[in-house]
Amino acid sequence: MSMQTQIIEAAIRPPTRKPVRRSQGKSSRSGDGLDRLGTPGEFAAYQKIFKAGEPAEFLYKVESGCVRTYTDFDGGLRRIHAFYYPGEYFGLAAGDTHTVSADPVTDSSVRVIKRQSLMARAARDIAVVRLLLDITTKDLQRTQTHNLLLLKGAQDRVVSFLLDLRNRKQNGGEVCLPMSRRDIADHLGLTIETVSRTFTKLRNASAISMLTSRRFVLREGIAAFRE
Amino acid sequence: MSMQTQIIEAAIRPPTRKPVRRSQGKSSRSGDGLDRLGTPGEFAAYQKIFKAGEPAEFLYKVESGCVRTYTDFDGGLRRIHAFYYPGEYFGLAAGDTHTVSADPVTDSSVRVIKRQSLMARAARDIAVVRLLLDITTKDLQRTQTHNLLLLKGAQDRVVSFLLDLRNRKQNGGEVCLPMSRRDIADHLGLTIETVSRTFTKLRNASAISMLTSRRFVLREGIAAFRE
DNA sequence: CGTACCTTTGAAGTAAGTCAACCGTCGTGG
DNA sequence: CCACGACGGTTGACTTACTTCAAAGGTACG
Repeated sequence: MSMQTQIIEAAIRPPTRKPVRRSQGKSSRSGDGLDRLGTPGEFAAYQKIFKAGEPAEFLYKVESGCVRTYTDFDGGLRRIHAFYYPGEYFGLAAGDTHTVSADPVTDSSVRVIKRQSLMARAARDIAVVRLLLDITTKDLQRTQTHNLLLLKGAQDRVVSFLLDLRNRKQNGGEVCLPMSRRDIADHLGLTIETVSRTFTKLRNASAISMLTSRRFVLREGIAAFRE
Repeated sequence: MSMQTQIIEAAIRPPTRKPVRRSQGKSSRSGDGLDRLGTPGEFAAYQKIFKAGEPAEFLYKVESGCVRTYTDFDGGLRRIHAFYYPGEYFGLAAGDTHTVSADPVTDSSVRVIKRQSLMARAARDIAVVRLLLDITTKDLQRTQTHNLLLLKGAQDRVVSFLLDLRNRKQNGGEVCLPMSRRDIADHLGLTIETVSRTFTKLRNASAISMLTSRRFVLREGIAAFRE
């Protein structure tokens, strides 16, 4: 009960900024039918959105920023399952309770949609059913792809990560990493040292340029650097 | 088109036995509501059920045997995403086309259910929606768990694999491996040599008994051998 | 301007991969 | 019936890629 309240408060009453309730224009990006649903909320970096074990009441959609889902282990070990960027959904990959935790790596706007109302909608609109399945399926396919990645070498993992980032965040020629080396390492199953060394190696091989430690330019032919 | 026909033929006309088409009664409340749906079929070991790139027309349910889903790479490399045992569903983890291939590791009975009819059903029965979501979600969670596994040591991977097998196939005290060492290795992201060595190490440590190379007994406390 | 955190770099250690040979089992055919 | 060959599994010696431990830049923020 209090747990639930906590979630709702976190969603409805963001602590960092006023919960500016923007008037919604019409479906801006994809027009997936859920654009006008739910409550917009602001989350500060690293402010928990939900934790593993909590009841899964909501579906979330990133409006701006970047959200990570992860599992904590004893010994301070943390594995990051996925990063979600604007336009992408998360929080549906659970039965009744969340199996992972979620928080943003930068200040983020996140739309919060009640699962209950989604199911009600799904009952009378087959398109919503399809959308829910699509969201889950997409997440599953990403997880499978990630799985394959974890079996490859360090350079392959890092390059694929950068390429994926470029494909999902259309930022022109430049790729900005919203997350730390630790986050990348925890996502790719490497150490921060190996990630750092791999970046250096890629730069020396002219596969990338590093404007700062968080802003890269990917050169043509970088895909060939997947071992 | 011919590809599609090929699938249907594989599904409807099993080569090993007669495709006995049982009359379909109404959905009985016996299990998950899909028990009586679809067409039963028999597949010989390694006979393709579907291949990556083919249109995803069906949902499948294992009745007996064991089915694997996998991705082939150039160079003869193969990664096995999952094994499915009796009572479990597969083939839904796709949009319009399959992203993985599937075939049985032993002769298997598989129930074949048209996705189209499932969606139709879902439109008038919210319980079916929930079931479809549950199937996909369960697959996703297994994939996530598997992901975490791939980041651990070899011994941990092998032990977790055995424990998972015991939990899913209630075979009494004994665990039978329907698949080869290569399949296990391709699933766990190891080499067959490492898998073999790990089994030997576990046997020497009295964590398991090996009746044959395919039939094990897990000792109490084997869970502690996860590093 | 200093402190704290993030990132990079270096040197040494280790787990798993690779290459190669051997063993056991099963099925076939002389 | 035994001999053979094929295949799956086991074991050994060596190599390699990544980790671990350690320390030194960079950068941002009070």
